[in-house]
Amino acid sequence: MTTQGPGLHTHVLDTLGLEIAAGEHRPGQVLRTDELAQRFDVSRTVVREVVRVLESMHLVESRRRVGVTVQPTEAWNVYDPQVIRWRLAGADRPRQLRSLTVLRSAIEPVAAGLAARNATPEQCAALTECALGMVATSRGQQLEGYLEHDIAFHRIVLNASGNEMFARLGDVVAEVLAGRTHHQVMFEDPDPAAVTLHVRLAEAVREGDTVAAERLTKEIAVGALHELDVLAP
Amino acid sequence: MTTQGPGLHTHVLDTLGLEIAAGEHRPGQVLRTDELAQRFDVSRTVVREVVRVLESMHLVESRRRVGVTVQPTEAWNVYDPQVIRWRLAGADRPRQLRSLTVLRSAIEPVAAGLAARNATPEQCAALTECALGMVATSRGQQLEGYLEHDIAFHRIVLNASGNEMFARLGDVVAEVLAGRTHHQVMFEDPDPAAVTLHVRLAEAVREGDTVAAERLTKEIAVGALHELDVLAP
DNA sequence: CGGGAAGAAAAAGTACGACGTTTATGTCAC
DNA sequence: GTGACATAAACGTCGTACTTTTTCTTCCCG
Repeated sequence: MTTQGPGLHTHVLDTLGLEIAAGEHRPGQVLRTDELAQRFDVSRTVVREVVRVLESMHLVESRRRVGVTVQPTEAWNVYDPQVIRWRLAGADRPRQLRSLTVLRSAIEPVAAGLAARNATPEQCAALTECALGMVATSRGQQLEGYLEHDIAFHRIVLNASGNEMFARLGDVVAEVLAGRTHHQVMFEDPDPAAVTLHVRLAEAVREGDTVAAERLTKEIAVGALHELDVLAP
Repeated sequence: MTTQGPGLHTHVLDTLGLEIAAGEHRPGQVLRTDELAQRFDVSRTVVREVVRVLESMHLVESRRRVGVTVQPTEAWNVYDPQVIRWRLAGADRPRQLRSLTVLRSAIEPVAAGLAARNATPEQCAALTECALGMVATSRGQQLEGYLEHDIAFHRIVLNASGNEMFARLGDVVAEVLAGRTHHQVMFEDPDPAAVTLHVRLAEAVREGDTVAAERLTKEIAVGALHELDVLAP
């Protein structure tokens, strides 16, 4: 899922970001603007704009007389959805997927607890609908449909929490779920236990049962982590 | 704490970012590159690079024939440390501080639990040292020294968790703690209970007691949230 | 009177070339 | 060997000209 929109800038940015995230340029390695301009057959102007963006993500640092230096992983803005997408597309997808899933396991239970307290009737209805959609698509090779409902479900919970930081994690969760579905066993139907947990979570939120919502979400997260342990190195 | 490094780009970026984060430009409002260039007395090149960076943070969107449109808050990359800094410097610091503190309360307990399992002896030592430093500076108007140790303490815990996403939240926590110290009652010594909790947390991590570490961190977070409720609207 | 097509205009996107500025590095004298 | 100085390599900034896309306007035809 590379952000493709016509435009030289977008193309160069995406290509370079992908390469750096994939580790094709070692930290400390220097790239020269002129060389990049030549390589992509674009003007230095375009390259400079790309470098500035990459720099704002701390993927590179540009210094005079030395060039554009690739930064070590620890410096990267790992919460930037763009960076996450690049990394998930690259070599260390498994590590990345695990990190993000642990993050989810920390945040989503708390978010669900808050959602049980704050969710509007509309959000509760949408949640139930998503849960039903998950049930409906949980058998018979409808993984794409299931994924869609799963993403929507978690997004609603995060939004309903009422906390902006949680809400904005919806994109990250979407990336994780999509990555999990698309790059692991596609031939198995989702875990029935997980489906049940989602249905019960929707109920708990509707009834305003914060502790149940938190506990159920924790169970979902544990299941997701376990799934990773089983299916990934 | 505006990121000042000589350089036109930095100056323009920081000024514009600050203004947008502060809501001085309503969502939907359009800025024209030429006008910005005139206003800051820089070339269009510089403005364009700034706009590209702002665009990567989803603070604005640039479209042909229409201009640079300010995006609504929901679109912003609220995890970008730069954006966080801008917002904390602006008008809705209280709301922002609360959001971030809730985020902390979700993540840090889990991170502390992991840290109890994974921390190296060096990290344990550093943690204890920070806790002692907090004790030493907890009385007698040494708020700056206390803050320093507090930040270092939490940073170590997050790093020791072994999870990259948690570790990279150290900067956010640092901003929150600094913001809290610098923009609320500066004339009071820190809560003695919090100091004790940090000392006991350092012990728990050293002894590998994951559940104690998690529980103690939760208590610290609850205290921080309560402090916000008392001192902020 | 309405609608659609052609045209004009506005603003960003791209390119290029020139010059300024910083700074790593090598050299020369002592 | 050490320090000052010169050099050059790379980014930083600028101005201008041209391209492309999008939107507004106008005008003609049904």
